[in-house]
Amino acid sequence: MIDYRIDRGSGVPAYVQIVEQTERALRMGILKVGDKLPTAKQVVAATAINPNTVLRAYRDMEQAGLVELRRGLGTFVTRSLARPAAEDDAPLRRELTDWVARARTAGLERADVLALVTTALDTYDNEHVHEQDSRTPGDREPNKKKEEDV
Amino acid sequence: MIDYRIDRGSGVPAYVQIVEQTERALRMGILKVGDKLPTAKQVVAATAINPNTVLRAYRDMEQAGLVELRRGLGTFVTRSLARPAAEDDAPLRRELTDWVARARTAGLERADVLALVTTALDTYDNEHVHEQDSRTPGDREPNKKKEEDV
Amino acid sequence: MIDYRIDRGSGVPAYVQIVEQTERALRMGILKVGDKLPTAKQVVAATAINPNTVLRAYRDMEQAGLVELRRGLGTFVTRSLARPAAEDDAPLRRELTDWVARARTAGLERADVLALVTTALDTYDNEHVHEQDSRTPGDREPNKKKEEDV
Amino acid sequence: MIDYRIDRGSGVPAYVQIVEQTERALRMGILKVGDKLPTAKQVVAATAINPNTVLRAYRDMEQAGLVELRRGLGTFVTRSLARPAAEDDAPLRRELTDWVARARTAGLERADVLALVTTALDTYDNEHVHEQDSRTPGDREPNKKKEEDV
DNA sequence: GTGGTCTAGACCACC
DNA sequence: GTGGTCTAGACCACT
Repeated sequence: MIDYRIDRGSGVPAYVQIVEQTERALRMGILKVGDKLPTAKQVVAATAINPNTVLRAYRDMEQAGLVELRRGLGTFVTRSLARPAAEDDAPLRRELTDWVARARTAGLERADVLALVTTALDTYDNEHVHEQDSRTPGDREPNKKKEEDV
Repeated sequence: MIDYRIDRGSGVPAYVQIVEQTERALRMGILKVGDKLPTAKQVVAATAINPNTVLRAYRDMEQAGLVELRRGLGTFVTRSLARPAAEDDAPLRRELTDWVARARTAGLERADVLALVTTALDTYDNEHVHEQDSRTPGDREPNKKKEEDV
Repeated sequence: MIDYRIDRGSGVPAYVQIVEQTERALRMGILKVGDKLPTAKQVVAATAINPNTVLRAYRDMEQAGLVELRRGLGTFVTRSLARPAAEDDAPLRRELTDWVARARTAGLERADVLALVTTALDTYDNEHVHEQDSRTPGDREPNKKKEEDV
Repeated sequence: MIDYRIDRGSGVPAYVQIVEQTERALRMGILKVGDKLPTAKQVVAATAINPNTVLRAYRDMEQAGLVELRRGLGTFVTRSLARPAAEDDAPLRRELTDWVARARTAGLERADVLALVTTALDTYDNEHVHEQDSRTPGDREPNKKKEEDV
């Protein structure tokens, strides 16, 4: 079962953090179609945020077509964002795990790693805007968040 | 000069996005001690956000000891977060650039890449909590974000 | 300015009624792109519902791509649902106005009229499912409500 | 036998939808005094909602004097809402059927049609509030919905 | 002064 | 016992 970690004081709204972490789990294949999210009550017990805040996040994801809220039953994943290339034993993933280990050993903090990756992504995207859209066909979402930048 | 990109609709407050992007530029060495941040007026022209919002971000960074606001002159970087291992021509960075290119070619979206990296970081950190703290001594910052999870 | 009427006791949630009435105004061309919806405060003054309920409705419409919430400014229509055939002086509309007058004169209540129309729509749709989809191209909405039945 | 269609996700409670659809069938003469409603079990099989929800709807209608629940036998219509002017071959109805066909052909969606009708009803009622009450004497119902607006 | 987040708690809808 | 709605009020983000 997914285990939300809310960072109060990051400035990022709690419900946004829940959505982000759920999406991440979907992309990583940790959550699959049909899986049950924790109940609002369980999330409250684990994170000390208000039940309504959890429900707000779940409702947002329902409107985005990611999950379904079934009254009396719980909240269930209805759509996968999993990528084969992101599987546990995919070569790309093994290489990344290795790279991260070396980066951390070299003294880079978590934030440094994320800054490097973001910069690398920006650089790549700037050089390839003309070639392909970053979006896989069929992956259209309403009000999709735009990407940020350095 | 750093070029802020505000993603309205991401749910993340605009001033937080400015701080995040500035920090990232500091870590990447794009901004160095003594460099001047864009004026509020310039940011407003580029992003269509309100001057007060920019000033709020700059004030937060001043409190964090990253920049200094000099009335009538502008806002200047007072502290570096640069990492040698993150330099432009560092082997780690070259490897990452290469990996990102292959990941994108393999069909991974930007969000997939970030999800993978976050997961890899979480995994690494969970396995090394006992060995070392991720924080370089003396690198303490106010408002430091805690880490999240998958 | 659109004037919401909330029917407490209809069993239909207040925020749903706001969304429905706004959509109706969009379809009728009463609201156009760029128009400002009443502020939450104004709606509260007129309907005696809670500001958060209004904001919930506005947020839902934002996610549906119908309006945009601009902090400090208000809520603005971003998409039209207007149909030329529904214009004030369109023949179809004149005929309907006339028909409604005769129906009411014949003793039919409002609910009778709505029941008749719903039934006529159902009958028509059942006979034409194969010919065309009821949806105008480009009018795609996420989580579009399914239609009901007698 | 009436065939309920529940639109989960419309925001309208399931039991309200059952009541609405039953009332509509009564007005259209599809259900007559003495007719038997489907058993809760049948409705459950057709709609995948919970038996208690169906019973809640039937109980509401019993309180409204529309039906009678006879233990062990079923639920039976006890009151008609039929209107002569709404009969299958009434001129008004034929005209409406024709109008709906033309409206749909002209590109109007189901929701457009309902918006037009609602608006026409509102307009008519606003112009005739002084002349007559829309309610036929003796047609008083508990839980009667109040009318809305554009 | 606008909308936005979050809390807290009551009550309802559904299983 | 699950999610859903609504209220009330505090505080924040933004113009």
